[in-house]
Amino acid sequence: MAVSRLMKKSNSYLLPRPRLSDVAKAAGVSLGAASKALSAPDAVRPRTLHAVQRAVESLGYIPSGAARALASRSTEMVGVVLPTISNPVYSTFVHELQKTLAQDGLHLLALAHEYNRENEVELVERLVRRSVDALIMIGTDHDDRTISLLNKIGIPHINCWSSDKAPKHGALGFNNQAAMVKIIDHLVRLGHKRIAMLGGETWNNERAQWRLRGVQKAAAAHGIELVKVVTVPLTIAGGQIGYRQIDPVRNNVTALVCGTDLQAAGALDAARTQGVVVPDQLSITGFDDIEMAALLSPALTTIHAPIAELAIATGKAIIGMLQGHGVPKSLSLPTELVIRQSTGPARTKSAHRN
Amino acid sequence: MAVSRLMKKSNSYLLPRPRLSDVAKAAGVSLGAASKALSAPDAVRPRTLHAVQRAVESLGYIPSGAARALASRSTEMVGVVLPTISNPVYSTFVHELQKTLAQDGLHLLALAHEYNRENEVELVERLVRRSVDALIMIGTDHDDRTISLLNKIGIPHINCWSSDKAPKHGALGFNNQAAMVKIIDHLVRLGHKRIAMLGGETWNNERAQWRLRGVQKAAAAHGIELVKVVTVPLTIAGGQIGYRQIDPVRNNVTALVCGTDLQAAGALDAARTQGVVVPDQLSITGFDDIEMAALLSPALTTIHAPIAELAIATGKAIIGMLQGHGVPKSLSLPTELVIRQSTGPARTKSAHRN
DNA sequence: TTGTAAGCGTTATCAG
DNA sequence: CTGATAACGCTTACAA
Repeated sequence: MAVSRLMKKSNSYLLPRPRLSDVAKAAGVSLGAASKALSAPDAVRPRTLHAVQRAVESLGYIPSGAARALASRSTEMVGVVLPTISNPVYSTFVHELQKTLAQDGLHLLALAHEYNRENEVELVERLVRRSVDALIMIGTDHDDRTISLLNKIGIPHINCWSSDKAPKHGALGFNNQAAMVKIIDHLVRLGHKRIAMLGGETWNNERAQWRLRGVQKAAAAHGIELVKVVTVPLTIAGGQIGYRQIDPVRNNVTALVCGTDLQAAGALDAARTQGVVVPDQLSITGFDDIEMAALLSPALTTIHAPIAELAIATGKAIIGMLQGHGVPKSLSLPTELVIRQSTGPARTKSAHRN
Repeated sequence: MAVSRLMKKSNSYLLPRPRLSDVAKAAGVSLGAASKALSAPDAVRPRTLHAVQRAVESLGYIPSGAARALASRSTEMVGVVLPTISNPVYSTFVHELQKTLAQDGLHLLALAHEYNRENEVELVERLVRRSVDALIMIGTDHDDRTISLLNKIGIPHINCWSSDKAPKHGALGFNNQAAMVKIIDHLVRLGHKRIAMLGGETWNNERAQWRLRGVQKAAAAHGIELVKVVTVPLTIAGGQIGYRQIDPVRNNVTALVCGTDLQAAGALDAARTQGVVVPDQLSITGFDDIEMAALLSPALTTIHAPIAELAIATGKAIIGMLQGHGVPKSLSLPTELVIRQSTGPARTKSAHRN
């Protein structure tokens, strides 16, 4: 018999953690009864319930998630693989998602692939290893290995963010292309014809792809060809670099469309550094409408992406799937053009020095 | 005997996930050998190793984290309970921490208590339930229930952020009070005498406490009494609200010291809204030096908190504890005053309307 | 309702 | 180095 569970580790002072069987013993009931008392309080006699509760109390019993997970094959954890947590747009998403899932007792395990496809494949596999109950991924473009793994395992999963050309089911997001069309229309309305795009890497990132496509398509619709398109990291630093690559003044660009607010913030900073006045000399637009966008000066004209709503919808969809509701219908949330101070009328040619 | 593991769920198409025993069978070795081949490849014959690897490959075997956790009593997860993930200072921390832990195959489970003490108690318990291998908490001020739980369970844990009056071991951070002294000294050097503080709730938050204390102490050292101290949420909105409460113009305040960059950003915005020119009419300072601080205009004078270094040090400390190195000695990382454009000479009395 | 006992899929122990 | 076999701590039929 198990004479002593003591001092297994060198932690000689530590008493072993009480197990459910200890609780059962202390309460004078069976293991099964104790288990039920905790998971389904209504399914046991009040007397049993109280005895168990008292025992839990006095022993300071804390269930073992690992054992529970193994036996019940549910970890009550959902995983999310996202590009990065450094972009406020994703930390907002995580924040809201976490709140939504918590309402159903679910924890969120967030992993960032930092825009690296191999990483994403690896992280999804790690989450599967971890036996997360469900999985959330950003974007609709994933590696075949990931797709087939998910299908093989049969784990509920949802794709978030883009609704551009998304499948009928399991994708929640917004239309990136349509949003960018709003931006271009706005700029054209202001008289801009010399427009450049500062966007993110499109390989393996359909959000960036659709945003670029939206810009190109809308520009073409107005008979405009983009002066330049540069691809830089989706960060503030990326925006700064991209600005220099585009060199709006030399290239007579009057409007700079950025792929994200972060890039726009970087571009704005680079413009200021070079003494270029926004929006008088150059209009700059962002995408996402992170909190910071409104605080920059000039405040950023941008697309408001419905991140909080998306997170909540995603959380609910996941909860639904976990309850056996099947893959939800895809959903496209509305975006909105937010006009602030970083865009203005195109400067007239005469105002252009050089 | 186990005739069929098929179709347990209604997912009739799904084959059951292969177990390690399946791998062992396919490889023609014992369960134990297969286990060892995966966890200690060097401890088995190459022949065995290859057979196992091939079987893993062909079956698409993915280990069950739950089972592994139960048997090995290690989840390879570390938990962190932090105030919120909405403040970039914490998302940066999480980001770096995650990277550091990932190097040792550890995953991070981050939970936010949103500055609520009860939540913190609850979240720590949840992480213990989850059997995280180690725990990280922000700050040094925690509920007794949390402390005693942690001690009872004997789980490795570390307190991050403050090194003000921290215990000799297990606390990594920086000195909040000393940092604020630098701010006040800077302002006094600029001739400011009418200083107000816009800080965070100090109850249950020793960072805010020490920051306030630093301001008060340094001011007193210069023979100055704070014009006003307001307590508001540690957010942009909090800064906006606090600004109005302080009403610098009416109260003839020339310098506004904020508890965080986020608050400072809000204050800056409120000042602009009211037509108050920073720093000509009013100096504003932040704390943290989040990326955004340098992009605001005027760019924020602030304290650079060594968040990335802190995260890395924390990660390494955790890894060390998990390797049995014991509780690390407490560490105080240096902060730095970053002077930008939001602070300037105190305006002379004559310049003060009213 | 409650008790019994059979898993859950690994790791760990200990002979061979 | 390998192979049985016993944990790991809980859930969950199934029987009582």
